[in-house]
Amino acid sequence: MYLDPVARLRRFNRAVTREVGALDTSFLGRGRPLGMARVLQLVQPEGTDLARIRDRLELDSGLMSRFLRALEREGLIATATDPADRRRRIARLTHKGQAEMMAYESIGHERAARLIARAGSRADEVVAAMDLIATLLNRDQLEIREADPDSSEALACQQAYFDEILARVAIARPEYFPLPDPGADSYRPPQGRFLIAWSDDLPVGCVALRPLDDTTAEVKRLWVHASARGQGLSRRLMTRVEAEARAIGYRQLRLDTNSALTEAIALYRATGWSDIPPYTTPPADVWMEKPL
Amino acid sequence: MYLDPVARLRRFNRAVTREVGALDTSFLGRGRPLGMARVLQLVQPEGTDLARIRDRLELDSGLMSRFLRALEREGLIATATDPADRRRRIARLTHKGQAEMMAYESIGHERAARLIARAGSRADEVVAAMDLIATLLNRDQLEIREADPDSSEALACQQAYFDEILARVAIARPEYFPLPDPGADSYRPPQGRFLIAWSDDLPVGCVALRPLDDTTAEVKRLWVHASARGQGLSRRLMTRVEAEARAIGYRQLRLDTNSALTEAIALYRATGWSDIPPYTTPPADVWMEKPL
DNA sequence: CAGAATATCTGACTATTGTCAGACAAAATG
DNA sequence: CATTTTGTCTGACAATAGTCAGATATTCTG
Repeated sequence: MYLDPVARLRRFNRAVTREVGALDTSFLGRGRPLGMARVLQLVQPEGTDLARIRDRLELDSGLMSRFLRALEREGLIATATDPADRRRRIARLTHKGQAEMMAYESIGHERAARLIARAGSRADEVVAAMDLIATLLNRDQLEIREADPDSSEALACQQAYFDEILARVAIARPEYFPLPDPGADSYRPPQGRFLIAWSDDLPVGCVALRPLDDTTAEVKRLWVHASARGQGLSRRLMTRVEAEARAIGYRQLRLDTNSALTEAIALYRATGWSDIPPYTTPPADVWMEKPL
Repeated sequence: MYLDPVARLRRFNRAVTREVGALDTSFLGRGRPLGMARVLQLVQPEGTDLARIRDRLELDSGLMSRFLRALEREGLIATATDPADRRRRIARLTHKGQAEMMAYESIGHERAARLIARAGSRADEVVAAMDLIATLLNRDQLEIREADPDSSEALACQQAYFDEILARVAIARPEYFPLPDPGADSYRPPQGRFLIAWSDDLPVGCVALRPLDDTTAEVKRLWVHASARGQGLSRRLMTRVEAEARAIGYRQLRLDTNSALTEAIALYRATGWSDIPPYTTPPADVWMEKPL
């Protein structure tokens, strides 16, 4: 198409600016200036580090401080010093603040639902497109954190992993893959791990580690969301899980996989894994090991 | 995935707000407040109606007026009363203003290029995702306008049309489809038409009309950009081209197409077209007619 | 043509956002 | 343990954005 990609990004920007502007003004509809509303939206009920909020909004510390005082005066948030580092402060939502947030949520929710409804039969495609763009824009903020293997996010990641496997590997008996995973307990500390990669509040990748014996652990459930592929996230997840394994004290890692998952296997080979004899049953048909 | 579409749209919004904000501040980099920069960007060299700018920016008339005067003092724009309605005023860019606009353009251009480069191997996919979203958001602003069949936009639309046909229809000899189209002259007024559907500055669809005899015209080149499908644009284009044909004075329309293009054929059948005997050669294998 | 409506402008304010220098306390560093 | 760095807060300003009530000229409407 004659219109170059840059021109198209700028068209995208124009379209989205209008939409975002409309959303902003609807927040103003709750009688609070935008700056304050934005801060409020980043304060979690359990408490959020102030520096984190400032970072994300790129706010001046003075301005931020005033917003917080104002929100405090309104009784929406409460602040306390972080016991771990008493220079830092943590803000958390009060009950009243949570109610206010719900009101904001429902304003945004309604608008968002309308927009998605407008996409009609292509709604899925539109949501996937938004995921792709948001993941790209958030790329620098991507964070890998430990998670409870039974949390809804972890289960969702594993479900996505299974769906992916089923789509790509011809499996005689899909019931090989139950969920929740019966071995999930072994993904817990101290001997196991379940790591999730977050892009904002969307889980875009995971990997699990479970003990085989005192010196050997197994890597399981390496998965990356479609929107985050091609950006080195698998590698980051593997690097991280290997570091965790080393820290726990394992001496080597193993994994089993299927030959249909070519990119994953290429990654393993490129990062020091080597083939070993079978140690599990189908649908696995590739087995690998890596010394730590 | 456990995160519902609405939550994902909001994540998208957060990501994009930051990006748009960054773009805004880069405009500030030229030492002009955002409001003024935004007004300046909407002033066209040939002149733009003030009300139009105010509408798009949803600005208070007082504020707007002050921005204009400041821009005038800087020598970037000049205003004059509209001869057609002397209450209205028209602002146009001076030479200095055009230079300034170019500087803004290049700032935006550079940022945009960097962002797309970041997408790496998935750049095409990201651009397609942006097209999809922008087209959805701009849907209400979609405009069908007549175009010169030799303009670069018209040629691009036709190229896209051929690419689409080649991808979907098994054609023995692709050289059946030359570009520029040898019959292009017949798409010109007074007897022919070439219509383009615009979403902002991206052509997202086209259709052509050419004379067969005094009372019969042929519809050609019906094409809709991937980002705009599923939203009834083909129907709008057909309705419009039929109206044009009626206005020119034709009594019936014809078209040829290929049976692989099922959606198009379904649309024709649903809107009063009926099958007729062949009047052209392969790759066409469906021929239709509609009385006006 | 009188009165209503429209488009812009001006002046007087208010609200919001951004900036900067310094104060203070708590880590971090050597 | 002195020094530096970090995170937050306050005060004093300044810039930017938004609001509102007329003023004025023009066009529209009946």
